[in-house]
Amino acid sequence: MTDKCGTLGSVPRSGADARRRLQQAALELYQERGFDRTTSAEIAARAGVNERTFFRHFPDKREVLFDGEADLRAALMQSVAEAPGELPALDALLHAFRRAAQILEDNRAFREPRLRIIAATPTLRERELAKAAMLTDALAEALRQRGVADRLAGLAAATGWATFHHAAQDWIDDPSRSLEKHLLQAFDDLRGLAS
Amino acid sequence: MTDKCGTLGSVPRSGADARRRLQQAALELYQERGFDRTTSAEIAARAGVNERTFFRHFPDKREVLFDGEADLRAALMQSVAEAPGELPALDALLHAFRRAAQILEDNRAFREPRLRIIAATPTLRERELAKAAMLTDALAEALRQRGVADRLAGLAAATGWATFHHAAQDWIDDPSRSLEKHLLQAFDDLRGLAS
DNA sequence: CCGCATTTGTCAGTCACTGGCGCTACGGGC
DNA sequence: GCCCGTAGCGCCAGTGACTGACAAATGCGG
Repeated sequence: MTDKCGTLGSVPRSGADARRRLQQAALELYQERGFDRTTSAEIAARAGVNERTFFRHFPDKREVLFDGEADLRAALMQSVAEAPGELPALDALLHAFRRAAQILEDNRAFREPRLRIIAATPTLRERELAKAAMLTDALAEALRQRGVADRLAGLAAATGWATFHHAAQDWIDDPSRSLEKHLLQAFDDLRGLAS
Repeated sequence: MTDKCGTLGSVPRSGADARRRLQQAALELYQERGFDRTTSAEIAARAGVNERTFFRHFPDKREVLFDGEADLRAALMQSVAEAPGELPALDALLHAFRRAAQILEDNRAFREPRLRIIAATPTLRERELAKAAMLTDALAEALRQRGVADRLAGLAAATGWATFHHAAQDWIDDPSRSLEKHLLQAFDDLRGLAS
């Protein structure tokens, strides 16, 4: 019934490949019709697989857009761990965020359509916030492993992430300056606020 | 077919009353069976109304638990506006949070079961994060109306809220000290981090 | 060539949520 | 007392996200 081999010929059905096609199809459809006007069946159809397969690769419709987040988290945690030994908490975070900024700037074109879709869809913003919360938890844990006092780690991670996020927002609104510039300014602003 | 007037007799069907019964029923069922093991039909049945009525009062299953949030937001914004004139941004926020802390401490028993349910349910945590994001946006706006620089308002609101939330978390873990104590300590910690 | 594991297709089912329609109870104007 | 507009509700039918179970296919080592 489905054009399993009809449209694309004998595609390498390696599993990871279907996953990529599903991500691509979802991204396209979310752009064309908007998130809530595209059904999971449509995504699966464009990817050339069954609807059920979609939910085997992703737990729900939203998660398709949040796939690289685990990598970002890992990179951030590693950067925090590798930060110069006696740097205080916020500086260690800034060190990690500068690395993350590099990554974000490199594949900006790649992430931009995704950001627009998320920004336009409340339910996707919710999911994004949840991912951010998981990320700050991970950052707090990384700070603790650095020796940051248990009580301070969570607070430092939360405020640090808020500052990073704020910088990223500024960068989106004004891409003429680099993310790193925005980041440094945001951390300066933070210290100014708390003085 | 339904026991519309059968079980409870001629209840005052004033609309706002059905809403309260729905909230109560949902809270009970979420406690008894957990959020995802209770259906909207069950909530409606216990409240003595039709399932459709549930969705007339609340846009979705989660929102039942987040009803007072608008009040909290209004109270916070008013407190920020009423804060002594030349207080810097973070201090104005602290002023508002101390008022909010009073409110939270007063109906702690009222909110505690709700917190447990939310903490135990990922999808409810997502919604809570979304509400918090709306709240920080409102705080940023309140700060701007106070004359806080446009660029700083968002950052101050985000870090301030993170600090408040952190204090509230500490308070839940250690209720022997007052929320206000935790709040003051958290803001001290924040200034310590940024020094 | 044969099991064996992984991936997928198919089907049936649950449940959140929506639109539409008709009923009914209530409050105000006459 | 009567009419009428409105608001809240019950009811029904429908869409769409997601799940569990089972069978078919695909590819790989023996």
